Parts: sequence; structure tokens; C-alpha cells
Amino acid sequence: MKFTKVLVAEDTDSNNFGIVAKLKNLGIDTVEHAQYCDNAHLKIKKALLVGEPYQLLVSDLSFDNSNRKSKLSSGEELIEAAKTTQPNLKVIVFSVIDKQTIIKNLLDNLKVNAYVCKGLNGLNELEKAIEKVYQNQQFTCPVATSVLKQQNVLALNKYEQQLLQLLATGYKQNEISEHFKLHKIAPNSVRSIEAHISKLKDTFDAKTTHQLVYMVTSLGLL
Amino acid sequence: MKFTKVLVAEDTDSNNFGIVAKLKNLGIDTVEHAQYCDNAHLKIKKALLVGEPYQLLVSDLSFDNSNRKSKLSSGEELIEAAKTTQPNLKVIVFSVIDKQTIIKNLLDNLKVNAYVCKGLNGLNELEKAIEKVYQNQQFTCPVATSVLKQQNVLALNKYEQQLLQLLATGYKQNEISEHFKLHKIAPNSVRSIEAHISKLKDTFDAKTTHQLVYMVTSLGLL
DNA sequence: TTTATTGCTGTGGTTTTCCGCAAGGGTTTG
DNA sequence: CAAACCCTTGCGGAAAACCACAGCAATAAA
Repeated sequence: MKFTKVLVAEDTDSNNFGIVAKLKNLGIDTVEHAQYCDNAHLKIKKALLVGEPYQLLVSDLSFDNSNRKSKLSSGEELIEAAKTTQPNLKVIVFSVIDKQTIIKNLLDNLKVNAYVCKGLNGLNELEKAIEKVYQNQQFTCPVATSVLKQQNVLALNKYEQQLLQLLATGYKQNEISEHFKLHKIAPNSVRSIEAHISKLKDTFDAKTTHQLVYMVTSLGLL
Repeated sequence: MKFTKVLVAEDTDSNNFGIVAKLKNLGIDTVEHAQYCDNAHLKIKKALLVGEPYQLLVSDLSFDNSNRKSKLSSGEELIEAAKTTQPNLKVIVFSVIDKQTIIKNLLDNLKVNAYVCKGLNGLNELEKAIEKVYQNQQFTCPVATSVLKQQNVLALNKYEQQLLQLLATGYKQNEISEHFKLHKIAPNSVRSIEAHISKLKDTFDAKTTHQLVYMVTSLGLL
């Protein structure tokens, strides 16, 4: 017993080709694919309408939509829309992204059934994921699993996120203060903003604020 | 007439699978692949040694070498090593990267024969590239071509690069000055460093130095 | 050769950031 | 209830960054 109808959402054709070939290789009858989010969602709706719904969606997270006006522009949006359309659809995320916050969000909030990182053995891990998901179990590949286990991950809360965002956008400390007061975000005194920046420098072990901005940016936290 | 022996260097297996399948589909007899740079280089050396050299290398740029001690860690290094080993080897770069400076460097300095961006139609472009390269012509896919045409691209020269690197690593202006004096890099007065940062803020249209660091980092120039 | 231009550097003064101290408010703990 | 603690906020001084001005040297143009 196995899945018989699967949809692959992945924009780069080389990857798409590889994934589809792999799935067919696993003996899945119907493997269809889409290179755009909107397209994928449409297929899901149509299949449901004619009474032949997909059982599984294998989706990437980032899509190239530079040349399109699209409603759905990311894997997250696609998954959310798909789950609304067809709540019983199983979802496996297959992506290069290995950021704890993103993986956590997908598993906890979007309730995806598995997360597999593209990599040296991505396809093998994808195979394992499909088996587990078919058995109604959750699955994360070794890379994702280890990322999820990491303690003390340098993560930013909403406030710090906003603060650093403004800093990176060219706001001075007093301008940030004014902006926060205007938007009723507290704490908003110049002194507190200063203190928070200082604390962030501590936790990130940055000598200067420039370095802090650099670190946070290159860690993908902004 | 076409290539008969090709090596694919690409770490993620899903991509690798797709590329190899495509090449075989094109009627190329021998398509081999490697997931590590060192491995690829080794294969090239061996093939040359037994008198059956590869005619073409299709290589990615970024490789995952987190779990290895490897001599070659990037596509650039692999290509350089490969060309030293076998100067007549044709090289096609197949990568997601679409940064002008990087593409330019590969074409001009490393003399690669084609540059193709992974994307919606990457495999088709790869096919075109192979044809052109077989005819001893250079090729760049539409995406790469348009990127190369862009004027006024914000690029950094060596000095600015070093300056910003130090800034992002937590050096203060006077420390940068000392560092430059120590390494005989000119100009190195605090005042000049100040002026250069100020000029960079102008050209990048950044209000603060924090923003400058942020912009340069997220543009991938550091 | 003279003139103009450009870039590097120093000086002095302003602005911004940084940091220690302390007062006040709120919550937790004994 | 009081003591302890945490966080915000303001203040003042030090450090760093920023900026306008000017001198100087090297180079380019007349």
C-alpha cells in the first residue's frame, strides 16, 4: 500500500525532474508537478472537484515569481491555501532551508507532516518521509532533526526584530524611539532602545553595532 | 556529433539526478557524477590518466562540505584545479547564483565556456549551452545575459571590500586605520577611512553606516 | 611651466552613540 | 508587608562617529 496520487511543487526544473523521477521510481502511479504556487493550488482544487484528490503534496518553500502576478508567492502560502482547500492533504516540505524558526513554524503552525532538507541524500530522506507520512507519522530528516534540537539558538523576538529592522533601514536611535512611540510599541525611550541594542550585542557577542547588524543579517534573522 | 563523456559535479542529489537524466536524454553516452569537489577532481585526473578524459564538466558553484575535510570547497576552486589538470576540458557552470561579479569572474578569469542559471527552464538552457559549447562558442542563459548587461552595478573594489569587511567584523574606525597601517594598505588615516565610508553611504544611498552594512551584506557583496 | 583637479590627511566642533548611576514602577518571593 | 528583583527611563559624561574646512602632494590639463 502506498500513495497513488502526488503533486510536486518546485520551481527549478532540474530539481523538479529529479523529484518526479524519484517518486515514479517508488511506484507511485500519478505524479504531477507544478512550477508555480498558483498553478499547484489550482491543480489541487481541480483534482478535488473531479473527485480524484491528491493524497500528498511535496513542496519547496521558495519560488521564483519575478515574471508573474501571483496570489501565492511562497511555499508557506501555498501550504496554507492547500490545507484550507483540502484539509486531509498530507504535506511534505522539501527545501534547502535549515533555519530552526522556519522549520518549527511549518511543523507547529502549518502542521506539515514532514520536513526534508535538500542535500546530499535528500531524495533518500524524501523516500523515508513518504513512508512515514503514509503511516500517519511525522518525519524530519536528520539535518532538520538536529537543527530542531539545537539549544540556545539565537532567535529574535518580535520587539528585537523590529528594532533591528529599523536600525538596518537607516533609523537613528532617537528616530526609532519616535517611531515606537508613534506605533505604541514599548519600551520606546531612547535609553531603552540603547539598552536593548547593547544586550543584543552581548548575546550575539558583537563588538560594535555594525557587527551586530552584519551578524543578524547574514544569519538570515532579518 | 556530440559530447560522449561528461562529468556532472553537483552536491544535492535531487538536482544531480535531474541533470544526469537530462544529459543521458540528450544522447550522451557516458554521464558520470560527483557530489564532492575533491571527488570530481579525482575522477578527472583518473580519466585523463587512463586516456579517456572527460570532454565536458557541468559544475555547480556551492558545495556542502560540512562533514568533510576537503581541499576543494567551491565550484570555483574545482574549475581552476580541473583546468590545470586538463586545460582542454570544456566547462559549463550551472548554478542558482545570478550575481554579476561572480558570473563575470567565471567567464573572464576562469574562462568557463558557459554560464547557466538554475531556474524554471534551467535544463533547457543547459541543453542549448551544451550545443554551443560543443561548437566552441561561449554561452550564457538569458538570465545571466541580462544580469551581465546591467549598468551601474554597485560593486566594491578591493579596498572598499576590505574596509567594509573590517567594519562588519567589529572594527572601529581607528582600529581599521591601525590595521591598514600595519598591512601597508593606503589610504589609512582615520579621516580617509571616514571619508570612504561616507562616500559608500552616498553611492548606496544609505542614511546610516548600519544601513550601509545591512545593504552590502544582503546584496551579497561581503 | 603654470594652472586646475583630485585625493589624502589633520584640526576643531557638532552629533550620535555608549555606558554607569540612580530613581521609580511593577512583579515575585520570603 | 517587606525585601528582592527586573525593567524602564532620565541624566551626565566619555567615546566614537560625523562633517566642514584647509593644507598638501601627486597628477592631469592648458
